[in-house]
Amino acid sequence: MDHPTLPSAADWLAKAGLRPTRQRLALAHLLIGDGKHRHVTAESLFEAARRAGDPVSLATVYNTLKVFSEAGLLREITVNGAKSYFDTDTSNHPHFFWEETGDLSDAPGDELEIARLPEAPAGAEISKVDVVIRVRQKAPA
Amino acid sequence: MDHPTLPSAADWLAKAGLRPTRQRLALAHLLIGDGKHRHVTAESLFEAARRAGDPVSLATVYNTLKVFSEAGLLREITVNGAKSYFDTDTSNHPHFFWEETGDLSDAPGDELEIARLPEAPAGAEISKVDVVIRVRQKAPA
DNA sequence: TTAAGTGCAAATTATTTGCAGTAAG
DNA sequence: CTTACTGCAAATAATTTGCACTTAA
Repeated sequence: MDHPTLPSAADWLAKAGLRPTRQRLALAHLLIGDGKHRHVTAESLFEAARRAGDPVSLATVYNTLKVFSEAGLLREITVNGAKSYFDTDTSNHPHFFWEETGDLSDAPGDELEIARLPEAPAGAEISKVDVVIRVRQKAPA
Repeated sequence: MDHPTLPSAADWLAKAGLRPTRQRLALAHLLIGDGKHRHVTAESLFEAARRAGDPVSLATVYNTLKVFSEAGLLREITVNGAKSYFDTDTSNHPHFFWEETGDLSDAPGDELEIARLPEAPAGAEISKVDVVIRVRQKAPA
């Protein structure tokens, strides 16, 4: 069923040196199984696992997403005061945040061009730059 | 004590059409009293009010900050999963977020230059663009 | 065997809300 | 007067944690 050119969930974990437990393999498969990037929250991934018939506790989903992010497999994006999204695309790219629905989607990364960036203050270094473009439904005339 | 060229807390509320209650005046004064921009959280402003001897409940601080933001007097910035910051500088400018301490500070706005921005998807419009530059202490060699 | 991973339920943190009382227009 | 604002305490939402059990190495 897996396409040979796609990295398997096991490979994905292995390259980060993470133990391939049943739960992690299941979540990893849901995240990268089809090779397409996606944005999940702990809650949405928990739901997806439930629908797929993989029993995983919500706490483990939270822990696993954090572990994946720390290992560089995912990128955490915090948009709203409350929710964290995790993006399987770890490259530096901007996001659209839909104010009405709370959804997050990729913005075409090649259409953002930052000509100059402020320098990090002395003794500090830039870890990453988050660009969130908040959009809303255009009001009907 | 107030410098005549600084807008008073009362003026500041008036221009947004907000009722000048004792609590709002006190919080407004703490926010813009000296004409300098600042970043506060509900908790930090609550503490500042307490220290200044202005009795205000935490719930009112939360509500007031939200009202001020909706009225365009403040700009809300959500950085981490948990906390919201409110900035008295409502212009579009980037921020430094200190990963170790959770502090937020202004980054010089004139050193950020966005050459191109992705267009909003059809039917949508850009409400604002948040640029957060995450910085951390440089590791000592 | 043994340190890491998991699941549950309870704990935490940031924020919101219901509702009775208080004050601004 | 009358509607908005305030304060408290309880409610909520997202996330984390303590601890006994399970599993990968």
